[in-house]
Parts: sequence; C-alpha cells; structure tokens
Amino acid sequence: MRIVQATADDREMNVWEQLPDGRIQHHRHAPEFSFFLRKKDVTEELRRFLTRSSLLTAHREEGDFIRFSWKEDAARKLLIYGRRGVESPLKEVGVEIFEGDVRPVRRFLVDKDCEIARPRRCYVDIETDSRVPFSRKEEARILSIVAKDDVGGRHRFLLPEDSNRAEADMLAQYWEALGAYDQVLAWNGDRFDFPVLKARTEGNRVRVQMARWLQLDHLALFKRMNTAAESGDEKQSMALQAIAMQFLGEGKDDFDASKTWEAWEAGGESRARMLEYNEKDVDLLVKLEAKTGFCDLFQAIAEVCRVLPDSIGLLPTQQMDGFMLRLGAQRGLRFRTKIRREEGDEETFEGAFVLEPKEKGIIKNVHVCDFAGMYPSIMLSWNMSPETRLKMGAGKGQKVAQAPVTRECFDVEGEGILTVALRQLISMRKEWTSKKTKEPPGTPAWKDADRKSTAYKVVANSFYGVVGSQSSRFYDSSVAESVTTTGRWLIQRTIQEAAKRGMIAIYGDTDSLFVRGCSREEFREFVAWTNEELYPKLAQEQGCVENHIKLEYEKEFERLIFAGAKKRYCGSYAHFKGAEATADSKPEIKGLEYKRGDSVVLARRFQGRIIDILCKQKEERPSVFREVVEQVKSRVLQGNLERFEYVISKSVSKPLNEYVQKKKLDGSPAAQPPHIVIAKQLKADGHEVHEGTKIEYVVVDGEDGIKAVSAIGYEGDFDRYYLWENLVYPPTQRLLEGAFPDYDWTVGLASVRPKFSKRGKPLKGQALLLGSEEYVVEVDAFEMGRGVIEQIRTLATKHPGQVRLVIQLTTETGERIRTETPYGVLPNVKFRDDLRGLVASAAEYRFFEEAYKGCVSS
DNA sequence: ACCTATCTGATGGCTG
DNA sequence: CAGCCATCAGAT
Repeated sequence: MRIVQATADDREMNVWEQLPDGRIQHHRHAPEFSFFLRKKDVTEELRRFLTRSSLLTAHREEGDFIRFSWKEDAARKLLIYGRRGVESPLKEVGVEIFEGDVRPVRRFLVDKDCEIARPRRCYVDIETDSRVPFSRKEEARILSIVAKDDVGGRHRFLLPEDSNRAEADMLAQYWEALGAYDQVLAWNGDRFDFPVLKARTEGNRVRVQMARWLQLDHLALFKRMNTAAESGDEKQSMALQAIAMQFLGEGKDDFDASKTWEAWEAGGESRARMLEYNEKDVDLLVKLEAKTGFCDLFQAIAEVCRVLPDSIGLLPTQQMDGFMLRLGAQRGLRFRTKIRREEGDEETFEGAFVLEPKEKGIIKNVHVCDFAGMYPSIMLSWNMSPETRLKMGAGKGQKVAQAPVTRECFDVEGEGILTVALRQLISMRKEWTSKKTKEPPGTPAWKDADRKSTAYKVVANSFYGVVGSQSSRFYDSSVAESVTTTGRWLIQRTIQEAAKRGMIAIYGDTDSLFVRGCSREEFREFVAWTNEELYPKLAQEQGCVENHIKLEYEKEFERLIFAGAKKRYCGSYAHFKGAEATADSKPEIKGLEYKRGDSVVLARRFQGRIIDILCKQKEERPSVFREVVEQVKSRVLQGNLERFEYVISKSVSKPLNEYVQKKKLDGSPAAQPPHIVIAKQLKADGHEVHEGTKIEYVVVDGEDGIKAVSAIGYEGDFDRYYLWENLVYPPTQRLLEGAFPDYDWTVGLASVRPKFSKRGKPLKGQALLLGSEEYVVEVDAFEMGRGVIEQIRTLATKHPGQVRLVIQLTTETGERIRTETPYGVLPNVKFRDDLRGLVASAAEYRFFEEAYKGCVSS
C-alpha cells in the first residue's frame, strides 16, 4: 500500500492511498493508541486490571510482548505518565512500557505493509492585505494565490472584490485546483501561508478537508539541506528573494511587497502587477528545486525512513523513529517510551578530538587522510547499541567489545539493533552507488540512484546524533560518548604510528588528520598499512568481532594557512583523491569569516581577496599583502560604501522574552545583545520576529556612544572606525598573521580611530586652536566621531559662548572648502545627521551636505 | 525537537 | 585605559 498522506485525531484516522493507476483512495480508520508490555511483566492481576477498562479496545500477544490498544490517548497517557498527584499505576508496580508515545499515524505506517508514495507536488505563494501587521496575519484578507508545479501546471487566483464572499469563492477555487496535488510547498509556509490559508478557509466557512495535503515548508527544507554553502553570502539572508539571487542569479522584482493592499485597491494594471509578483515568487520555488533537487532528496529520505514528506518529516528524530520502529517491529523488538524531560536535568558527554594546529606560516605539501564514515563504522565494529551495552560490565566468559576510553562493554554475541540498521543502510547505499555507476551520468535513472545513495548516507550519519539527543527515543549518552571517544582514540593511535615513521601530524579534527613530512607514495603506503594491519589489530584487541574502520587518503594541500586557531584555515590542493589540481581549482576554506553569514560583506570580500592571493596567486611577499590592506583600509575609512557592504546580520535563536536579562553590580539592567535590542523594537512595530529571523543592523557612532540601529530603511551614517577595527580588519589580520607570523600586522592598521591627546595637543590631521577670547576647534569632517564631539562639548561647557567650529573639506576636484560656525549650545550632535545643529543657516547646511558628498579625503 | 568542539564579538567587572 | 577574565550568544 502506497501512502500519500495520513492524519489522526482522537476520534479518527484518515489515510490517503495512492492506487497503482495513480488515483487516490481515502480510508477512514479508528486511531490506535497502544503500548507494549513485556509478557513476563504482565501478571494475571495486571492483565485483569488492564482488561477491565472499557477504554481498552484490544490486547494481543506479539512475540515477547503484549500490545494493549486504547480508544483514546488520554487513557493511555494516564497509565503511562499518571496524573498530577497520582503516580502511573504501571510505574508503581515497576513495569516498563514500550512505545507508549507512538502516535496512531506512525503506528499505522510501522505496522502495516506501507510504502511512502511519491506525492504530486506543487508550490504555492499568497499575497495578503499589507495593512494588517504580521502578528495578526490570520485577519488579513488574501488578495491573490498562485500555485504551480514542476511540469508547467499553473493556477492563479485574484480577489475580484473586497468581500468575504469573494474571498470564500477564491479559496474554494484554489482548493479545487489543489485536488490535482498531494504535497504543497511554500517559503516560510509553516509560519505564514499555511496558517493564513487555514484561518481564512475556516473563517469563511469554505468546506474542504485540508488535512488531505502534505505541507512542507520550503524554507525549512532549504535550511536543512543547504549544508555545503560556498560562502557566507548564501547564509546572510533567508528571504526568498535573497536566496534566489544567490542560487538562480535572479534579481528583485520592482514591486513593493509592503504595498499589496494599495496595489490591489488601485485595480487594473496595478492589481495585475501584484499577481505577476505573486507568480514570480512561485516560479522561484520551482526553479530553486530544479537547481538544488533538495525536495527530491528529501523524498528519498522519507521513503527510506517511512516518514511522510512534510515539515515534521524533516526532523532527524522522526526519521530515525520511522526507520527503527519498523525494523524493530519486523524483529519482534520494541523500544522504550520517550520520556518527558524536565528542564535543567540535561546531561553532557564528551565529544570529538581536535588537534591544535602545530605549525605557522604558509605550510607546504600537507597530506590529509580521514576515516570513512567514522561514527557509523565505530558503532558497527563495536556492535554499539542501547540494548547491547552491558550496564553491569562483562560477565564471566561473555564475549564483549570494549570501548577503549569509556570502558563500556558491548555484547558481541548477537547483533545490536542499531548495528542491524546501520548495516542495512550502508549496504543499501552501496547498492545504489553501484546502480548509479551503471547509468549514464545526468540521466533520470542516474539522478534517482544518486539521490537514493545520498539518502542512505544521510540517514546512517544522523543516527549517532539522534542517539546523543536527549529528546530522542534512542538516547543513550554512554553509547554516544563511547562513539566519540573511540574516535579520539583511533585518531591518537594513528598520530602515534605516523610519528614512528617520521611523519608529523600538524592538525586533525574529529575524523581527519593533516600530515607533513612524507611523500605521496609514503603516505599512501602508511594509509594502506593502517587499514591492513593497525585497525584490524586494534579492533581485535578490544574484542570487536568485525572491523569496519577505514582510513582514506583524501587529498594533499599544496599550501595551507591556519588563521591562528583550530577549525579555521584555507589552502589550495595539490590533488584531490588523486586528481591533480588545476589553476582554477577552488581553494578550500573552513571556518573563516568568508564562510559566515554573520560577518559583514566587506569582511568577507576582503578576506576572500587575501585568500585568493595566498592560495591561487601563491604570493609570498608580505609587502604585496600590505598594499592590498592599505587600499581596503582607505576605502573603508573614506570611500563611498554601499549599505549592503556594512550591514550586520544575526539570527534570533529563541523567543525574545527568553533572553537573560542580566543585572549590573549597581542593580541596573545590563545591555542585551545589539540584535536582540533591535529585534524587540521591530516586533513592537509590528514586524515579523521569531526564532530564526535574521536581524540586519548597522553600527553608528552616536553622540551617546556606539550603538546599533536597524538596517531597515536606514540611510544615515555609520561608524567607519568601528567597522574597520572590529569587523573588517581582524578576520584578515588573523589570516595574515597565520601566513606571515613574523610581520607586524598591527601597527598602523589595527587601531585607526583618532584620539585627542589629553594635554590638548592635536593629533595629526587635526588642529585644536585655543584663542584667548574665543576657542576654535578645527577638525576633519570624517573625524567627527564621538571623541571629537565630546571634546568640543567639554570645551563648550567650560567656556560658554566662546567656542567656534571650523570645518574644512576637500572635494573630489581638490577644492578646499572651509567655514567657521559658532558652536553655541550643542544639541546632540552628529556630523551628518545633526549638521543643522552645527551651522548657522539652512543655506550653510545645504552647502555642507553637498560638500560632504563630494569628499574623497579630509 | 541530531551531537560536541571551537571560535569570535558584545558586554561587564576587575586591576594596575 | 589597556589587559584580562567571565558570560552569553551565534555560527561553523
């Protein structure tokens, strides 16, 4: 039976089956709320107690277990968890309950002979009344809806008049059209399109069973799948327009999305343009899938794990649940009930090993090896699984594999269920990989095999993480820690063996090792030796029955540069898996700001340029880099910069009220992170702010200090010194210090904000003239930062009415402009915004505005 | 509502 | 005010 969709509530379960001829058949079932008890735990008394209940619908023996099924979830919950003040009667007698939290749909998919069908997919976007704030989105009238599919199907709906009747008609037509599909994708759909469509449909009493469609949030899908981003540019914004720009190179539509109501109300051309805009967004979704294939890959994962391909199915815990519950059921094994974890009793366990980078400078000829599928291979070799772990240690004569660091013992007489699962996944992956090689590359059959192979790999690799997750049914920190620490041990043993042969491990992270001091041939031989002799011996010594540990010679760096820390480096290849690098091979970049979406564009581009000169041009003279740094420095401090180059973007990672409000020692509240302060303001102004929202802001040098302001609509000044000293230069400085540790990358570069000398002696480029009757402060326009203004204010306060300000500028044409203005009472002054407060007349103000614009240097 | 290790920046407190 | 440390947060 191929299942397209299934949903359940307390009363009924609805299942939509895809028949072999493609038609959809709807079934209604009673939902099953069940749990399993071990046969040996069920005394006659307990059986009588449970079967006496009128809410019990069935109980039957299944292997070593008895399944009890209940009419309602409430009855099941009461037995499992108890009630406030009432301990669960099963807990009281110490009987363990299995799979007691499994919901009816999962139960059905696991127990029945089901497959996940390939749903007919469509992409949807809606436009709603822009006058309604996001927080009340359900009250916003839907103005238009567009749905499209991958093969040219297109459905457009435009609201003809502003009435409930018209909206209801439009919605009815939309749902009617949607009958041709099973799965709906919308960008940010879980937070906007899906709830709005639901609210408007119900509010207008349009009769349709919305549960019939799989809802998949395209944004959530994209975030999960886009794990191989090239640079931070792809991570800075998750707005559809920004992602489309990155992936499809498509520019922005000139339609103003915040004016949908005005556009609709104007009618005619204008209304049509809104629909065009609506349709274009849907086109982007279609194209994005054509380009990335993320949806197809997710479908393959869903099929492997027997999860429905909707937003819930994206979660790794769901995927492992789907795969393992099915496997267990086939083998008569039942899993424990998920426990409800209180906050605060989180456990931690030790993770991977990272070797401190051992060398500095431009390091040549570094060979890199890594363990193939390290964590799955460890779990397989040691037969690690929650139920093979011997909680009391090994019994006498018992055959066990022992994890070398945790000393945990795993029974190796029979296969653990996790071992069975991993073996299956890995062998299926192999099968599909070999099928792939038999197909001509790029054909649909090849692509299908490729996706299947990737899906099996993704699922196998996610199991370790789920075992380490406290919210998972398979959580076992001892197993998880045995996995990670065995990885540590393997890497360290490998380093030791390399050292014995005169090779130096200069770096390593989790499953990789960077080695210097040998030829390719020697390294190849070393890797082969570890696989033939070292690991089989190590595994055997620990009691493993099988050895799946495998080291691979992955690549050689022709040059490699660390940016002064672990997990941060760049380098160019000599070869990758034996394939010689060419002049246009891309450098490998890890952890650097270049790759981060929360760095400013200026920092990314700057660092990218330096990486290029280091890795592709292979320049080794620090003086050449110094020149580039000076160039960029002048541009940042004095050039014309566009806003996108200096905005900072950071995500909100939890509900705004959960950010800790610390107190300073004097009891006053401490400042919250800048992006959170702005996020709160935005939310108060009706903007959409939730977990995952990216907040874009600019740092400005206000008269009350440096502060962050929202980038939305911001056109004002920004703090160039802050930008250079804190955000732009340090990332590149660290990289250059890594490449040329003996060169001084600080003097004249790191600290650029001008300061006033305390003795009143002016610094270079500034003149502080003190007259006898009158004080004149002469400053450069570009240095009208906080320090200067404070200095002037202090002076003005001491000598009221006696301070005059001299401002001079040099225009692009080299013309010098100079003016004097009485300081008077300085209101909150900031050179550009508050120039009005500095100058005598409006004419003078305009003069400065113009002069400032044309300025190249001061 | 998949893990840990690690880095970096903002902020605040302390010290010389 | 620089230098150091601690804490929180975000990102890889």
